[in-house]
Amino acid sequence: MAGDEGVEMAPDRRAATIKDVAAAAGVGVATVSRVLSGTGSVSPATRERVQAAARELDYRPSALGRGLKLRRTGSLGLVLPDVTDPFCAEFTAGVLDCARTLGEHVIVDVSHDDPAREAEIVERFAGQRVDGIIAVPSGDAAGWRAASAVGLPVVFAGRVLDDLPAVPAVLCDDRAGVRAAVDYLVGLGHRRPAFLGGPAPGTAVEVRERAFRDTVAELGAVLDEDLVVRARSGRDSAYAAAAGLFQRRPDVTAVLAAGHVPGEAAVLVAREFDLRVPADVSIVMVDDVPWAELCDPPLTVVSRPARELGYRACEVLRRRPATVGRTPPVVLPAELVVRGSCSPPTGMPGAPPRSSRAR
Amino acid sequence: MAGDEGVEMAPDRRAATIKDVAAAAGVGVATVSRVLSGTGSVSPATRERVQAAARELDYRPSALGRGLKLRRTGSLGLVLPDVTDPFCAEFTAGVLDCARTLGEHVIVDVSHDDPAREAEIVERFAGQRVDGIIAVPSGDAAGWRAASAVGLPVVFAGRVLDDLPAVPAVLCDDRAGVRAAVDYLVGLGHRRPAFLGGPAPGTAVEVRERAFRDTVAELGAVLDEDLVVRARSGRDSAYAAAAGLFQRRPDVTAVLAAGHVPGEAAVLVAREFDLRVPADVSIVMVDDVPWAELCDPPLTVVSRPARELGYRACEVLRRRPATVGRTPPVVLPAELVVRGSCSPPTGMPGAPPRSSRAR
DNA sequence: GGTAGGTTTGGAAACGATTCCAATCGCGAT
DNA sequence: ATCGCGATTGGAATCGTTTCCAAACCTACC
Repeated sequence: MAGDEGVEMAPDRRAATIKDVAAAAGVGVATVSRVLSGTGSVSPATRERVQAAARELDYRPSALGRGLKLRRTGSLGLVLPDVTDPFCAEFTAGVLDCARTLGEHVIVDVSHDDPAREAEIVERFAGQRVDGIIAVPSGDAAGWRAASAVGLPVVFAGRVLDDLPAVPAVLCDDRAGVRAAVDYLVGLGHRRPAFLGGPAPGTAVEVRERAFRDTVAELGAVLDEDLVVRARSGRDSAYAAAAGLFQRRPDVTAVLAAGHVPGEAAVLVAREFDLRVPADVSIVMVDDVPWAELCDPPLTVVSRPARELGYRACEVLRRRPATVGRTPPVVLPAELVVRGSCSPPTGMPGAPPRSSRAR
Repeated sequence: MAGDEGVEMAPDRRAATIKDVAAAAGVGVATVSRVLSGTGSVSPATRERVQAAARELDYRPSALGRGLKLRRTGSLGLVLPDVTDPFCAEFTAGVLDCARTLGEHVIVDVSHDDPAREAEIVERFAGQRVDGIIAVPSGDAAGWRAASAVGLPVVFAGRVLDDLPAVPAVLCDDRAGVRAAVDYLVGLGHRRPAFLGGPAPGTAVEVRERAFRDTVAELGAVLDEDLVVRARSGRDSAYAAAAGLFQRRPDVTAVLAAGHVPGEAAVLVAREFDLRVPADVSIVMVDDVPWAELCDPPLTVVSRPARELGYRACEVLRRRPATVGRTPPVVLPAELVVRGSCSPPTGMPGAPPRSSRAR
């Protein structure tokens, strides 16, 4: 047995409690608590003895006992449509960053955009007595009633639920982002831009579609209903929608993809149809993802500050107790990142030959 | 105030406790507990009354009280180098999937590959009394001592720590994956394959480098020390390493990138140097990521079953209590996914013209 | 009608922390 | 010598569960 010491050293012995430390130091539990939490006054000699005992016993206060008494757990819940989605992952990183500075843990769970599942998660979080919930919501308002029962602070991110206007939110100015993209496309000379909607964790798709329609109208370009298509959810659906669009209307010169899933579909389908980007068709995608820069040509995108969104959501959650009544949502800007996937339509002056590309 | 009901409905009223339910139903707390947990025998009439009272009061058992008594929290900790990394994200999804079936929550935190930070996280998890920890470890063994103090089950994934051989692990057969890739490259006729090492969450980089060296030697190809380069960490370092390689040795015909970060660097640098893939240089990358398929040409990769790795890690954690002594690691296969980024070197028979590509 | 045996039931003791409150201890001032 | 006051200290209550254990109750059988 000697020499076989690893992480499994002592799987049986129970962890030391505050009582053990008190006994070892020859003081009362109250004193130990005072020393370890730094509150109240303790004589230097006693403090030293307690600290030594705690170190000796490898004492680690139980968050359970502490949480029970203090009525707060020091943990918060994060509800996401999908951890695997780059936007959500980046968002999570932001939440984690901020939570760390606050000394909170983060319990993560995924809803897969299913309201029932989201409700179940909220229910579980409530049972766990998390100090608050941050969510990229998918669901109907009903699922969030559970949060109110325990008076749980909630912050929504990316999207809001229309039936719950009172919930504080951290949003991205998607409207402005889409507007900039359409503006750019129309400015290049595309009179009939197409819109490829689809699953987009982190925003209501309708917002983008509406922004698209409004901007196209405003700029005096033509809004061709045949050119705005929507995919349900999933890669395949987006691919099918894109394929349908390109097949039905071989004359499209520019498409705005409402998320990275439809964006990916657009790139793939364009290649499938042997359309050159941007010579034959220009593509702009909402959401910056690592591969956008690796594409050939690199994709022009509308970038959302996902990480910052997460950080801010967490900050709002902390400050929430102070604010009464409804807080105006925090809105962060989206940015148009011009790379190489757009050019004037064929036949227009300035259309570049195939080889030219940004970067 | 009327009509202003949202999630913030009752921020003040304290959540109902088991005592409230007992009082409302006119029974003792023990009976309520029995009804709600389904254990013991209760008369149908009583059961009904208790359930009604619980529903009425919107009672939700506190995980704190329950955890304290039961000495288990129903939550497990997940330590990752980086949530943002596609491998880690996919791995997390697998853990979440499995945890859900087990009814456990997952507390996530990121180490950024910093042993000190990792140790701190483990320390915090131990304080939280998680039921177990799953980790893609970065650190030295010292950080994991804390886990032993509370007899915390730990499962390592992707990598193992040499000093802690007793910790159960779920691994991917990286060696075989790299071997397959080198085999493929050499089979195509590349006599001097290059190796581009770099940060690769989820594996020890040395494993891949060693596997590369061994395989090259075995196959009778030539191992040119000048062609194996390593990057520290971060995109920039990988980019610099790749640029250095291509600049120093314009004669490279094939490179194996040891992860998606060096892989990205290789693609970018190749484009920068106006090298055509695969005509001028063939590229294989370890780790499949969404953009690999979107590249032009689509990248040939060694794919690791990240999601399954996560699922299995979680399973192993649950089963751990049963097993005594050291468990042999679970090893999952890596798979070579041939796409369009490799071809015989120029001048070899069968080298395809520029336009040909897979899919 | 009494009792054995089973089913329901509720009180109370943990679980591990924090914190109020009263008690003890010095010690200088009256 | 006694009082008062501030600094230390520890006991005990509390947080919300689960579960042991004993009491109460019911039924059926002798």
